Order: sequence, then structure tokens, then C-alpha cells
Amino acid sequence: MRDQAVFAAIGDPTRREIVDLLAKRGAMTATEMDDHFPLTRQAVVKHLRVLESAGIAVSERRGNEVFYALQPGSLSKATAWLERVGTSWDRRLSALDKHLSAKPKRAVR
Amino acid sequence: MRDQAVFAAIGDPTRREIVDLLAKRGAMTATEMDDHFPLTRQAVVKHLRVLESAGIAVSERRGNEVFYALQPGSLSKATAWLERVGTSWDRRLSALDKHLSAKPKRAVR
DNA sequence: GGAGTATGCAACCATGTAGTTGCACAAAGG
DNA sequence: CCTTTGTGCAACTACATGGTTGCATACTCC
Repeated sequence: MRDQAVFAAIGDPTRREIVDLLAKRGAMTATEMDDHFPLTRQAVVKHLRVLESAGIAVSERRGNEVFYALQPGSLSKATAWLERVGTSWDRRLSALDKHLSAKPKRAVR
Repeated sequence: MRDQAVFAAIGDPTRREIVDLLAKRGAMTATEMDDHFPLTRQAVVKHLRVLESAGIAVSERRGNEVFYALQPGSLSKATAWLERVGTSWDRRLSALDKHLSAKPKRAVR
């Protein structure tokens, strides 16, 4: 289940910033991105590799440099999970209240 | 920005399973959940605390035991981010192709 | 070919964190 | 009361991982 990787990947704030940047500006090289973060190029590359192995980003060598871009549709499963889980209990309002009022178990004064 | 916490929280696979369980079965105590995972009760509690501080779960003491349930609407911002980022580059198809064909920089044979 | 620029690799450090264990505290109920 | 059951706290371990540094390798262009 490679969904795991997607959630883990976007779990890191820096990685989300990278994704934001790529979404905003389109394809870039790691060296370019490097200017946008207080990080080493190597650190950026590491993050990009994580994003890539999670299927969120793709890379392509173009002569001397390597461009990274976002992979369309790669977040759909994650979005679906959030939607599903979210609505499943939004619909029943507060599950806590419901459960507690319905199941006193032992008498509670 | 407490969104950070939400993404970090759902980044852990065990925590997502807990969320799934809570979504499916409604409110439960940590001791009950304990049966569903190969974990100590304490480990489950730790996860629940993380979920709670991220605003995803809520707890309520009821006599001897503490029930945990999901907090409605707590994932909306995360979902929104995924939606936004996702569609932003889905719409322009593969940003990599577009960028590369539009910006050869130096002549590439 | 040699300088310049970009990427790749590997070792290393430090911190965060998932998980356990042990024990103390709190509430019910006979 | 005293036992049972559930929760809370704290210390500790182990491993993952974000980050750096140093150097090697690849490509381009004069």
C-alpha cells in the first residue's frame, strides 16, 4: 500500500512547502528551490526523493540539470481517505455524545 | 498554524488506523482500542493524545473510563489543502512537460 | 581539454518519536 | 475497607529521519 508513503511524505512541513512551490511555479531544479529554503541543496534533494518515491513528484534529467515537477493525480487517494473518514462521522454529528448518552454502562449519578 | 499538527498526526499509519477505527465504531476507550492493535495501552494513549492535540479527536471522562471520539470537521483544512494543491497542477496537466518544452535554456541536441 | 556549474553519493550527527515497562492514582462495587 | 478495573505519569530504549559536510561524478561551453 503505497498510500502510506503519500501521507508520510506530506506529513513533513518542509515537504509541503516544496509541494506548494512546485504547484505554484511549475517544474524546478533542486538548486533553484534551494534559494527558497534555509536548507542545503542536499536536504532539498532528499525531500524531493521522498516525494518522488511517494509518487507525488517526478524528475527528468535535461542535460546538465534535473527538473522536478508534481505528478498529477497522485494525491487523489489521500484526499479520498480524508473525505471518507471526515464525512463518516460528520454525518452522525458528535459520535462521542451519541455513544455516551446511549451507553451509560453502569449507572452514573 | 495548527494545520501542521493535523498533517503530522495523520502521517503515522497507526494513527490513521485509530482514526479509521473511531470513524467506524464511534467512541471508545483506550483500553478497548488496545485489543485492536499489537500495542500497549500506553502506546495507544500516546497516539490518542497526539490526535487530540491536533484537534482530530476529543476525550471525555465518564466515571472510571475515558472515551475518545473524532472531532467533526477537523480534517476540512487538510482536505482543502490537498484539493487545492492537487487541482492546481492537474489543471495544467504535467507541469514538467510544459516547463521543459517551453524553456530549453541552452540548446539541447 | 579545462573551467565552470549541477548533480550524486556517503558518512556522520542530532533530535524526534514510537514503543515499552513499572508503578502510582482514581473510581466503582461488593 | 478492600479488591477490581481503568487511567496517568515518568523514565528509558531504539530507531527513523531531517540536516550537514566533503568529495566525486556528469555535463556544457569556450
